[in-house]
Amino acid sequence: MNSFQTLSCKDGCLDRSNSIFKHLTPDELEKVTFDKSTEQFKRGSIIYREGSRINGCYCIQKGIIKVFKTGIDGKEQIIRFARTGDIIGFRSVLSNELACTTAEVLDEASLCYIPAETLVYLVKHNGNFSMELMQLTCKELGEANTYITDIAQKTVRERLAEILIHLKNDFGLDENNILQISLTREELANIVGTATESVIRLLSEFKHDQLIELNGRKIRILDEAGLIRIGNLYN
Amino acid sequence: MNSFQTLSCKDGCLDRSNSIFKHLTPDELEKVTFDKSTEQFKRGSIIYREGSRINGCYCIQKGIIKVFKTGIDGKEQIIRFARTGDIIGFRSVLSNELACTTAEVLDEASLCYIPAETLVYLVKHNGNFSMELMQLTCKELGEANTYITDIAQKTVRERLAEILIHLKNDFGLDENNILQISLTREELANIVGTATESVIRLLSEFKHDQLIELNGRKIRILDEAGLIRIGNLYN
DNA sequence: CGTGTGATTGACGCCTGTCAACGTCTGTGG
DNA sequence: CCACAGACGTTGACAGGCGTCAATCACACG
Repeated sequence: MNSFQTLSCKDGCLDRSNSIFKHLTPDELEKVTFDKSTEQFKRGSIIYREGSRINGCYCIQKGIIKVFKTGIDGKEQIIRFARTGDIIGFRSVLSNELACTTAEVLDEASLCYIPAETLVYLVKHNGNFSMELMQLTCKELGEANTYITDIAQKTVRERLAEILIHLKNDFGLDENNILQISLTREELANIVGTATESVIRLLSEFKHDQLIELNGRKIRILDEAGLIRIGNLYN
Repeated sequence: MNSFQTLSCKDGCLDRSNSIFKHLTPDELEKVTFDKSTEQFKRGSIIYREGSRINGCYCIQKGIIKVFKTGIDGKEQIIRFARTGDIIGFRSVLSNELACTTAEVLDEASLCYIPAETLVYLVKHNGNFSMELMQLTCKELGEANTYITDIAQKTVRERLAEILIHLKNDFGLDENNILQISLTREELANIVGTATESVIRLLSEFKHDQLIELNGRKIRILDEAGLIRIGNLYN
Protein backbone atom coordinates (compact mmCIF):
# COMPACT_ATOMS: atom_id res chain seq x y z
CA MET A 1 0.00 0.00 0.00
CA ASN A 2 2.66 2.44 1.00
CA SER A 3 5.32 0.89 -1.11
CA PHE A 4 5.78 3.92 -3.30
CA GLN A 5 6.50 6.06 -0.30
CA THR A 6 9.82 4.36 -0.11
CA LEU A 7 10.69 5.00 -3.72
CA SER A 8 13.85 7.02 -3.91
CA CYS A 9 13.90 9.70 -6.51
CA LYS A 10 15.99 7.56 -8.75
CA ASP A 11 13.31 4.95 -8.75
CA GLY A 12 10.72 7.58 -9.39
CA CYS A 13 10.28 10.44 -11.77
CA LEU A 14 13.88 11.30 -12.28
CA ASP A 15 15.13 8.34 -14.20
CA ARG A 16 12.23 7.42 -16.39
CA SER A 17 13.50 7.10 -19.89
CA ASN A 18 11.02 9.62 -21.19
CA SER A 19 11.33 11.96 -18.23
CA ILE A 20 12.38 15.49 -18.91
CA PHE A 21 15.07 14.87 -16.31
CA LYS A 22 16.81 12.35 -18.47
CA HIS A 23 19.47 14.83 -19.54
CA LEU A 24 20.58 15.81 -16.06
CA THR A 25 24.22 15.34 -15.17
CA PRO A 26 24.97 13.17 -12.14
CA ASP A 27 25.68 16.34 -10.18
CA GLU A 28 22.41 17.90 -11.13
CA LEU A 29 20.57 14.71 -10.42
CA GLU A 30 22.03 14.69 -6.98
CA LYS A 31 21.08 18.31 -6.43
CA VAL A 32 17.49 17.71 -7.46
CA THR A 33 17.29 14.60 -5.33
CA PHE A 34 18.54 16.62 -2.42
CA ASP A 35 16.22 19.59 -2.98
CA LYS A 36 13.06 17.77 -3.72
CA SER A 37 10.62 16.24 -1.29
CA THR A 38 8.02 13.60 -1.84
CA GLU A 39 4.54 13.81 -0.46
CA GLN A 40 1.40 11.70 -0.39
CA PHE A 41 -2.00 13.15 -1.20
CA LYS A 42 -5.43 11.68 -0.69
CA ARG A 43 -8.30 11.90 -3.13
CA GLY A 44 -9.79 15.37 -3.00
CA SER A 45 -6.67 17.08 -1.69
CA ILE A 46 -5.82 20.41 -3.20
CA ILE A 47 -2.20 20.64 -4.24
CA TYR A 48 -2.33 24.30 -5.06
CA ARG A 49 -5.11 26.77 -5.55
CA GLU A 50 -5.79 29.26 -8.31
CA GLY A 51 -4.56 32.70 -7.36
CA SER A 52 -2.01 31.52 -4.85
CA ARG A 53 1.71 31.84 -5.26
CA ILE A 54 3.49 28.56 -5.68
CA ASN A 55 7.15 28.20 -5.01
CA GLY A 56 7.83 25.05 -6.85
CA CYS A 57 6.43 22.52 -9.22
CA TYR A 58 5.26 18.97 -8.71
CA CYS A 59 6.31 15.90 -10.56
CA ILE A 60 3.72 13.16 -10.44
CA GLN A 61 5.17 9.87 -9.30
CA LYS A 62 1.80 8.22 -9.13
CA GLY A 63 -1.84 9.23 -9.34
CA ILE A 64 -4.10 11.45 -11.36
CA ILE A 65 -4.42 15.18 -10.87
CA LYS A 66 -7.29 17.30 -12.12
CA VAL A 67 -6.16 20.74 -13.20
CA PHE A 68 -8.93 23.29 -13.56
CA LYS A 69 -9.79 26.96 -13.61
CA THR A 70 -12.72 28.47 -11.82
CA GLY A 71 -14.95 30.50 -14.10
CA ILE A 72 -18.25 32.29 -13.83
CA ASP A 73 -20.29 31.42 -10.76
CA GLY A 74 -17.57 29.09 -9.56
CA LYS A 75 -18.16 26.63 -12.38
CA GLU A 76 -14.96 24.75 -12.96
CA GLN A 77 -13.37 24.28 -16.34
CA ILE A 78 -11.05 21.32 -16.45
CA ILE A 79 -7.93 22.22 -18.39
CA ARG A 80 -6.25 18.86 -18.26
CA PHE A 81 -5.52 15.76 -16.28
CA ALA A 82 -1.95 15.16 -15.25
CA ARG A 83 -0.75 11.66 -14.57
CA THR A 84 2.36 9.70 -13.74
CA GLY A 85 5.39 11.37 -15.22
CA ASP A 86 3.71 14.71 -15.83
CA ILE A 87 4.74 17.94 -14.22
CA ILE A 88 2.33 20.51 -12.89
CA GLY A 89 2.75 24.02 -11.60
CA PHE A 90 5.87 24.85 -13.57
CA ARG A 91 3.97 27.29 -15.76
CA SER A 92 3.27 29.65 -12.91
CA VAL A 93 6.72 29.17 -11.44
CA LEU A 94 8.50 30.06 -14.65
CA SER A 95 6.23 32.86 -15.78
CA ASN A 96 6.42 34.17 -12.23
CA GLU A 97 2.68 34.60 -12.04
CA LEU A 98 0.15 33.45 -9.50
CA ALA A 99 -1.24 30.01 -10.16
CA CYS A 100 -3.88 30.30 -12.84
CA THR A 101 -5.34 26.89 -12.08
CA THR A 102 -6.23 24.70 -9.14
CA ALA A 103 -4.77 21.21 -8.92
CA GLU A 104 -6.82 18.56 -7.16
CA VAL A 105 -6.05 14.92 -6.56
CA LEU A 106 -8.42 12.49 -8.25
CA ASP A 107 -6.59 9.26 -7.59
CA GLU A 108 -4.48 8.81 -4.49
CA ALA A 109 -1.27 10.49 -5.51
CA SER A 110 2.40 10.65 -4.72
CA LEU A 111 4.15 13.83 -5.82
CA CYS A 112 7.68 15.16 -5.86
CA TYR A 113 7.97 18.80 -5.00
CA ILE A 114 10.77 20.62 -6.76
CA PRO A 115 11.52 24.13 -5.51
CA ALA A 116 11.37 27.00 -7.98
CA GLU A 117 15.06 27.80 -7.61
CA THR A 118 16.04 24.29 -8.54
CA LEU A 119 13.83 24.38 -11.61
CA VAL A 120 15.13 27.76 -12.68
CA TYR A 121 18.67 26.62 -12.05
CA LEU A 122 18.18 23.67 -14.37
CA VAL A 123 16.58 25.77 -17.09
CA LYS A 124 19.44 28.21 -16.98
CA HIS A 125 22.28 25.74 -16.75
CA ASN A 126 21.27 22.69 -18.67
CA GLY A 127 20.44 23.43 -22.28
CA ASN A 128 19.07 19.99 -22.95
CA PHE A 129 16.78 20.11 -19.97
CA SER A 130 15.71 23.53 -21.09
CA MET A 131 14.86 22.22 -24.53
CA GLU A 132 12.91 19.33 -23.08
CA LEU A 133 10.84 21.56 -20.86
CA MET A 134 10.35 24.02 -23.68
CA GLN A 135 9.12 21.26 -25.93
CA LEU A 136 6.72 20.11 -23.27
CA THR A 137 5.35 23.61 -22.86
CA CYS A 138 5.08 24.12 -26.58
CA LYS A 139 3.20 20.90 -26.97
CA GLU A 140 0.78 21.91 -24.24
CA LEU A 141 0.33 25.22 -25.97
CA GLY A 142 -0.42 23.49 -29.22
CA GLU A 143 -3.02 21.32 -27.53
CA ALA A 144 -4.58 24.34 -25.88
CA ASN A 145 -4.90 26.02 -29.26
CA THR A 146 -6.56 22.97 -30.70
CA TYR A 147 -8.93 22.84 -27.81
CA ILE A 148 -9.86 26.48 -28.26
CA THR A 149 -10.79 25.77 -31.85
CA ASP A 150 -12.78 22.69 -30.90
CA ILE A 151 -14.72 24.37 -28.16
CA ALA A 152 -15.42 27.37 -30.37
CA GLN A 153 -16.59 25.40 -33.36
CA LYS A 154 -17.86 22.01 -32.38
CA THR A 155 -21.20 21.17 -30.85
CA VAL A 156 -21.45 19.72 -27.36
CA ARG A 157 -22.21 16.35 -28.91
CA GLU A 158 -19.05 16.43 -31.00
CA ARG A 159 -16.93 17.56 -28.09
CA LEU A 160 -18.23 14.87 -25.79
CA ALA A 161 -17.39 12.17 -28.32
CA GLU A 162 -13.98 13.73 -28.74
CA ILE A 163 -13.33 13.81 -25.00
CA LEU A 164 -14.22 10.16 -24.65
CA ILE A 165 -11.64 9.33 -27.29
CA HIS A 166 -9.06 11.52 -25.62
CA LEU A 167 -9.68 9.90 -22.26
CA LYS A 168 -9.32 6.53 -23.89
CA ASN A 169 -6.04 7.53 -25.50
CA ASP A 170 -4.63 9.11 -22.35
CA PHE A 171 -5.78 6.66 -19.72
CA GLY A 172 -6.55 3.54 -21.66
CA LEU A 173 -9.18 0.86 -21.27
CA ASP A 174 -9.25 -2.11 -18.97
CA GLU A 175 -9.76 -5.66 -20.17
CA ASN A 176 -13.47 -4.99 -20.59
CA ASN A 177 -12.97 -1.90 -22.73
CA ILE A 178 -13.94 0.29 -19.82
CA LEU A 179 -12.30 3.68 -19.46
CA GLN A 180 -9.60 3.51 -16.81
CA ILE A 181 -10.40 6.97 -15.52
CA SER A 182 -13.55 7.41 -13.48
CA LEU A 183 -15.22 10.80 -13.58
CA THR A 184 -18.51 12.16 -12.36
CA ARG A 185 -21.00 13.45 -14.94
CA GLU A 186 -20.28 16.92 -13.65
CA GLU A 187 -16.57 16.51 -14.28
CA LEU A 188 -17.23 15.32 -17.80
CA ALA A 189 -19.39 18.40 -18.28
CA ASN A 190 -16.58 20.57 -16.95
CA ILE A 191 -14.17 19.21 -19.52
CA VAL A 192 -16.57 19.55 -22.40
CA GLY A 193 -17.77 22.92 -21.24
CA THR A 194 -21.47 22.22 -20.91
CA ALA A 195 -24.16 21.44 -18.35
CA THR A 196 -24.22 18.20 -16.41
CA GLU A 197 -27.67 17.39 -17.74
CA SER A 198 -26.47 17.72 -21.31
CA VAL A 199 -23.71 15.22 -20.69
CA ILE A 200 -26.17 12.79 -19.19
CA ARG A 201 -28.53 13.11 -22.12
CA LEU A 202 -25.81 12.77 -24.71
CA LEU A 203 -24.26 9.77 -22.97
CA SER A 204 -27.69 8.15 -23.06
CA GLU A 205 -27.88 8.88 -26.74
CA PHE A 206 -24.46 7.38 -27.34
CA LYS A 207 -25.58 4.34 -25.38
CA HIS A 208 -28.76 4.08 -27.41
CA ASP A 209 -26.66 4.31 -30.57
CA GLN A 210 -24.51 1.40 -29.37
CA LEU A 211 -21.41 3.53 -29.14
CA ILE A 212 -20.88 3.03 -25.44
CA GLU A 213 -22.29 1.12 -22.51
CA LEU A 214 -22.90 2.71 -19.14
CA ASN A 215 -22.75 1.34 -15.65
CA GLY A 216 -22.56 4.10 -13.12
CA ARG A 217 -19.32 5.92 -13.78
CA LYS A 218 -18.00 3.06 -15.81
CA ILE A 219 -18.03 3.79 -19.50
CA ARG A 220 -17.40 0.97 -21.89
CA ILE A 221 -16.31 1.92 -25.38
CA LEU A 222 -18.14 -0.21 -27.91
CA ASP A 223 -17.58 1.67 -31.13
CA GLU A 224 -14.48 3.81 -31.13
CA ALA A 225 -14.69 4.49 -34.84
CA GLY A 226 -18.21 5.77 -34.36
CA LEU A 227 -17.13 8.16 -31.65
CA ILE A 228 -14.26 9.37 -33.80
CA ARG A 229 -16.69 10.02 -36.59
CA ILE A 230 -19.07 11.94 -34.37
CA GLY A 231 -16.23 13.91 -32.85
CA ASN A 232 -14.83 14.89 -36.25
CA LEU A 233 -11.45 13.48 -35.33
CA TYR A 234 -9.00 12.43 -37.92
CA ASN A 235 -6.04 10.85 -36.25
CA MET B 1 7.78 54.05 -46.74
CA ASN B 2 10.61 51.59 -47.06
CA SER B 3 12.58 53.08 -44.26
CA PHE B 4 12.30 50.04 -42.08
CA GLN B 5 13.78 47.89 -44.77
CA THR B 6 17.07 49.47 -44.02
CA LEU B 7 16.84 48.87 -40.31
CA SER B 8 19.72 46.74 -39.22
CA CYS B 9 18.92 44.10 -36.73
CA LYS B 10 20.33 46.16 -33.96
CA ASP B 11 17.87 48.88 -34.72
CA GLY B 12 15.08 46.34 -34.93
CA CYS B 13 13.86 43.51 -32.84
CA LEU B 14 17.15 42.54 -31.29
CA ASP B 15 17.86 45.47 -29.09
CA ARG B 16 14.47 46.48 -27.83
CA SER B 17 14.68 46.80 -24.11
CA ASN B 18 11.84 44.35 -23.64
CA SER B 19 12.95 41.99 -26.37
CA ILE B 20 13.67 38.43 -25.43
CA PHE B 21 17.01 38.97 -27.14
CA LYS B 22 18.13 41.47 -24.55
CA HIS B 23 20.28 38.90 -22.77
CA LEU B 24 22.34 37.88 -25.78
CA THR B 25 26.08 38.25 -25.56
CA PRO B 26 27.76 40.37 -28.23
CA ASP B 27 28.92 37.18 -29.90
CA GLU B 28 25.46 35.70 -29.95
CA LEU B 29 24.01 38.96 -31.16
CA GLU B 30 26.41 38.92 -34.04
CA LYS B 31 25.57 35.32 -34.82
CA VAL B 32 21.86 36.04 -34.89
CA THR B 33 22.37 39.14 -36.97
CA PHE B 34 24.35 37.06 -39.41
CA ASP B 35 21.90 34.16 -39.55
CA LYS B 36 18.70 36.08 -39.75
CA SER B 37 17.13 37.67 -42.79
CA THR B 38 14.54 40.38 -42.99
CA GLU B 39 11.60 40.24 -45.32
CA GLN B 40 8.68 42.43 -46.29
CA PHE B 41 5.17 41.08 -46.52
CA LYS B 42 2.07 42.63 -48.00
CA ARG B 43 -1.40 42.49 -46.52
CA GLY B 44 -2.85 39.05 -47.09
CA SER B 45 0.47 37.26 -47.44
CA ILE B 46 0.74 33.91 -45.75
CA ILE B 47 3.90 33.60 -43.69
CA TYR B 48 3.44 29.95 -42.98
CA ARG B 49 0.60 27.56 -43.31
CA GLU B 50 -0.93 25.09 -40.91
CA GLY B 51 0.44 21.63 -41.47
CA SER B 52 3.64 22.72 -43.13
CA ARG B 53 7.06 22.30 -41.64
CA ILE B 54 8.71 25.54 -40.70
CA ASN B 55 12.42 25.82 -40.30
CA GLY B 56 12.61 28.96 -38.32
CA CYS B 57 10.65 31.54 -36.44
CA TYR B 58 9.76 35.10 -37.25
CA CYS B 59 10.30 38.16 -35.16
CA ILE B 60 7.92 40.96 -36.01
CA GLN B 61 9.71 44.21 -36.65
CA LYS B 62 6.58 45.95 -37.81
CA GLY B 63 3.03 45.02 -38.70
CA ILE B 64 0.20 42.88 -37.43
CA ILE B 65 -0.05 39.15 -38.01
CA LYS B 66 -3.19 37.10 -37.66
CA VAL B 67 -2.52 33.64 -36.30
CA PHE B 68 -5.32 31.16 -36.78
CA LYS B 69 -6.25 27.52 -37.00
CA THR B 70 -8.56 26.06 -39.57
CA GLY B 71 -11.40 24.09 -38.06
CA ILE B 72 -14.51 22.38 -39.28
CA ASP B 73 -15.54 23.28 -42.83
CA GLY B 74 -12.53 25.53 -43.16
CA LYS B 75 -13.87 28.02 -40.65
CA GLU B 76 -10.95 29.84 -39.14
CA GLN B 77 -10.42 30.28 -35.43
CA ILE B 78 -8.16 33.20 -34.63
CA ILE B 79 -5.77 32.23 -31.88
CA ARG B 80 -4.04 35.55 -31.48
CA PHE B 81 -2.70 38.63 -33.16
CA ALA B 82 1.03 39.13 -33.09
CA ARG B 83 2.46 42.61 -33.38
CA THR B 84 5.72 44.48 -33.26
CA GLY B 85 8.15 42.73 -30.97
CA ASP B 86 6.28 39.43 -30.89
CA ILE B 87 7.68 36.17 -32.15
CA ILE B 88 5.69 33.65 -34.13
CA GLY B 89 6.39 30.15 -35.24
CA PHE B 90 8.78 29.22 -32.46
CA ARG B 91 6.26 26.86 -30.91
CA SER B 92 6.38 24.50 -33.88
CA VAL B 93 10.11 24.89 -34.27
CA LEU B 94 10.84 23.97 -30.68
CA SER B 95 8.28 21.23 -30.28
CA ASN B 96 9.47 19.89 -33.60
CA GLU B 97 5.94 19.56 -34.89
CA LEU B 98 4.29 20.76 -38.04
CA ALA B 99 2.86 24.24 -37.82
CA CYS B 100 -0.46 24.03 -36.01
CA THR B 101 -1.56 27.46 -37.16
CA THR B 102 -1.48 29.67 -40.21
CA ALA B 103 0.06 33.13 -39.98
CA GLU B 104 -1.32 35.80 -42.27
CA VAL B 105 -0.33 39.42 -42.60
CA LEU B 106 -3.04 41.91 -41.68
CA ASP B 107 -1.01 45.09 -41.76
CA GLU B 108 1.93 45.49 -44.11
CA ALA B 109 4.66 43.73 -42.19
CA SER B 110 8.39 43.47 -41.87
CA LEU B 111 9.66 40.27 -40.32
CA CYS B 112 12.99 38.84 -39.26
CA TYR B 113 13.43 35.18 -40.02
CA ILE B 114 15.56 33.32 -37.53
CA PRO B 115 16.55 29.78 -38.52
CA ALA B 116 15.62 26.92 -36.22
CA GLU B 117 19.24 26.03 -35.52
CA THR B 118 19.96 29.51 -34.32
CA LEU B 119 16.98 29.50 -32.03
CA VAL B 120 17.81 26.08 -30.64
CA TYR B 121 21.41 27.11 -30.20
CA LEU B 122 20.34 30.08 -28.12
CA VAL B 123 17.95 28.05 -25.99
CA LYS B 124 20.65 25.53 -25.27
CA HIS B 125 23.51 27.92 -24.65
CA ASN B 126 22.04 31.00 -23.09
CA GLY B 127 20.18 30.29 -19.89
CA ASN B 128 18.76 33.76 -19.64
CA PHE B 129 17.43 33.71 -23.16
CA SER B 130 16.00 30.32 -22.42
CA MET B 131 14.22 31.66 -19.38
CA GLU B 132 12.84 34.60 -21.31
CA LEU B 133 11.47 32.42 -24.03
CA MET B 134 10.11 29.98 -21.49
CA GLN B 135 8.33 32.78 -19.68
CA LEU B 136 6.86 33.99 -22.91
CA THR B 137 5.56 30.53 -23.73
CA CYS B 138 4.22 30.02 -20.24
CA LYS B 139 2.38 33.31 -20.40
CA GLU B 140 0.83 32.36 -23.72
CA LEU B 141 -0.20 29.06 -22.22
CA GLY B 142 -1.82 30.82 -19.31
CA GLU B 143 -3.75 33.04 -21.68
CA ALA B 144 -4.83 30.07 -23.73
CA ASN B 145 -6.17 28.40 -20.60
CA THR B 146 -8.12 31.49 -19.69
CA TYR B 147 -9.53 31.66 -23.15
CA ILE B 148 -10.64 28.05 -23.01
CA THR B 149 -12.57 28.79 -19.85
CA ASP B 150 -14.12 31.90 -21.34
CA ILE B 151 -15.19 30.26 -24.54
CA ALA B 152 -16.58 27.30 -22.65
CA GLN B 153 -18.55 29.29 -20.12
CA LYS B 154 -19.40 32.70 -21.43
CA THR B 155 -22.13 33.62 -23.88
CA VAL B 156 -21.29 35.05 -27.27
CA ARG B 157 -22.41 38.44 -26.04
CA GLU B 158 -20.02 38.33 -23.10
CA ARG B 159 -17.16 37.13 -25.25
CA LEU B 160 -17.66 39.84 -27.84
CA ALA B 161 -17.56 42.53 -25.16
CA GLU B 162 -14.45 40.90 -23.76
CA ILE B 163 -12.73 40.79 -27.12
CA LEU B 164 -13.40 44.46 -27.73
CA ILE B 165 -11.71 45.26 -24.44
CA HIS B 166 -8.77 43.00 -25.27
CA LEU B 167 -8.36 44.61 -28.67
CA LYS B 168 -8.42 47.98 -27.01
CA ASN B 169 -5.77 46.93 -24.49
CA ASP B 170 -3.55 45.31 -27.08
CA PHE B 171 -3.80 47.76 -29.93
CA GLY B 172 -5.06 50.91 -28.30
CA LEU B 173 -7.39 53.64 -29.44
CA ASP B 174 -6.70 56.60 -31.67
CA GLU B 175 -7.47 60.16 -30.66
CA ASN B 176 -11.17 59.57 -31.38
CA ASN B 177 -11.39 56.49 -29.18
CA ILE B 178 -11.49 54.31 -32.27
CA LEU B 179 -9.89 50.88 -32.12
CA GLN B 180 -6.53 50.97 -33.85
CA ILE B 181 -6.98 47.52 -35.31
CA SER B 182 -9.39 47.12 -38.19
CA LEU B 183 -11.09 43.78 -38.59
CA THR B 184 -13.90 42.47 -40.73
CA ARG B 185 -17.05 41.26 -39.01
CA GLU B 186 -16.06 37.78 -40.03
CA GLU B 187 -12.69 38.11 -38.34
CA LEU B 188 -14.34 39.32 -35.17
CA ALA B 189 -16.60 36.29 -35.35
CA ASN B 190 -13.58 34.07 -35.79
CA ILE B 191 -12.00 35.37 -32.62
CA VAL B 192 -15.16 35.11 -30.56
CA GLY B 193 -16.03 31.75 -32.04
CA THR B 194 -19.45 32.53 -33.45
CA ALA B 195 -21.25 33.34 -36.69
CA THR B 196 -20.66 36.58 -38.57
CA GLU B 197 -24.33 37.47 -38.32
CA SER B 198 -24.26 37.13 -34.56
CA VAL B 199 -21.38 39.57 -34.32
CA ILE B 200 -23.25 42.05 -36.49
CA ARG B 201 -26.38 41.79 -34.41
CA LEU B 202 -24.55 42.10 -31.12
CA LEU B 203 -22.48 45.05 -32.31
CA SER B 204 -25.75 46.75 -33.26
CA GLU B 205 -27.05 46.04 -29.80
CA PHE B 206 -23.93 47.47 -28.20
CA LYS B 207 -24.35 50.50 -30.39
CA HIS B 208 -27.99 50.85 -29.40
CA ASP B 209 -26.92 50.60 -25.76
CA GLN B 210 -24.45 53.46 -26.29
CA LEU B 211 -21.47 51.24 -25.57
CA ILE B 212 -19.86 51.73 -28.95
CA GLU B 213 -20.28 53.65 -32.17
CA LEU B 214 -19.90 52.05 -35.57
CA ASN B 215 -18.68 53.42 -38.86
CA GLY B 216 -17.83 50.63 -41.22
CA ARG B 217 -14.97 48.74 -39.64
CA LYS B 218 -14.23 51.58 -37.30
CA ILE B 219 -15.39 50.86 -33.78
CA ARG B 220 -15.43 53.71 -31.31
CA ILE B 221 -15.44 52.74 -27.66
CA LEU B 222 -17.90 54.93 -25.78
CA ASP B 223 -18.36 53.05 -22.53
CA GLU B 224 -15.45 50.85 -21.62
CA ALA B 225 -16.75 50.20 -18.14
CA GLY B 226 -20.00 49.00 -19.63
CA LEU B 227 -18.22 46.56 -21.91
CA ILE B 228 -16.14 45.30 -19.02
CA ARG B 229 -19.30 44.72 -17.04
CA ILE B 230 -20.95 42.84 -19.88
CA GLY B 231 -17.83 40.79 -20.49
CA ASN B 232 -17.52 39.79 -16.83
CA LEU B 233 -13.99 41.13 -16.70
CA TYR B 234 -12.42 42.15 -13.47
CA ASN B 235 -9.07 43.69 -14.15
C1' DC C 1 -21.42 49.44 -65.33
C1' DG C 2 -20.95 44.68 -63.95
C1' DT C 3 -18.74 41.97 -60.44
C1' DG C 4 -17.33 40.64 -56.05
C1' DT C 5 -16.70 41.14 -51.23
C1' DG C 6 -18.41 42.48 -47.05
C1' DA C 7 -22.37 44.18 -44.10
C1' DT C 8 -27.07 43.90 -42.72
C1' DT C 9 -31.58 42.18 -41.72
C1' DG C 10 -35.31 38.85 -41.22
C1' DA C 11 -37.22 34.25 -40.65
C1' DC C 12 -36.84 29.97 -38.63
C1' DG C 13 -35.76 26.32 -35.67
C1' DC C 14 -32.66 23.43 -33.14
C1' DC C 15 -29.34 22.92 -29.63
C1' DT C 16 -28.49 23.55 -25.17
C1' DG C 17 -28.88 25.78 -20.58
C1' DT C 18 -31.96 26.23 -16.65
C1' DC C 19 -35.22 24.83 -13.30
C1' DA C 20 -37.52 21.47 -10.85
C1' DA C 21 -38.68 17.02 -9.30
C1' DC C 22 -37.39 12.56 -8.34
C1' DG C 23 -34.56 8.28 -8.08
C1' DT C 24 -30.26 5.97 -6.42
C1' DC C 25 -26.54 5.01 -3.60
C1' DT C 26 -23.40 5.47 0.28
C1' DG C 27 -22.01 6.52 4.67
C1' DT C 28 -23.29 8.08 9.30
C1' DG C 29 -25.46 8.18 13.54
C1' DG C 30 -28.97 6.83 16.59
C1' DC D 1 -30.62 -2.43 11.75
C1' DC D 2 -33.05 1.51 10.21
C1' DA D 3 -33.55 6.41 9.22
C1' DC D 4 -31.59 10.14 7.38
C1' DA D 5 -28.71 13.31 4.99
C1' DG D 6 -26.05 14.41 1.20
C1' DA D 7 -23.94 13.69 -3.14
C1' DC D 8 -24.74 12.17 -7.55
C1' DG D 9 -27.57 10.69 -11.52
C1' DT D 10 -31.74 11.01 -14.35
C1' DT D 11 -35.71 12.83 -16.64
C1' DG D 12 -39.07 16.24 -18.27
C1' DA D 13 -40.61 20.85 -19.45
C1' DC D 14 -39.49 25.06 -21.31
C1' DA D 15 -37.49 29.06 -23.29
C1' DG D 16 -34.11 31.58 -25.44
C1' DG D 17 -29.54 32.09 -27.47
C1' DC D 18 -27.48 31.44 -31.48
C1' DG D 19 -26.52 29.14 -35.98
C1' DT D 20 -28.22 28.72 -40.71
C1' DC D 21 -30.28 30.18 -44.89
C1' DA D 22 -31.68 33.62 -47.95
C1' DA D 23 -32.39 38.13 -49.68
C1' DT D 24 -30.86 42.76 -49.96
C1' DC D 25 -27.80 46.63 -49.50
C1' DA D 26 -23.30 49.15 -49.67
C1' DC D 27 -19.13 49.93 -51.65
C1' DA D 28 -14.83 49.35 -54.19
C1' DC D 29 -12.53 48.06 -58.24
C1' DG D 30 -11.44 46.75 -62.92
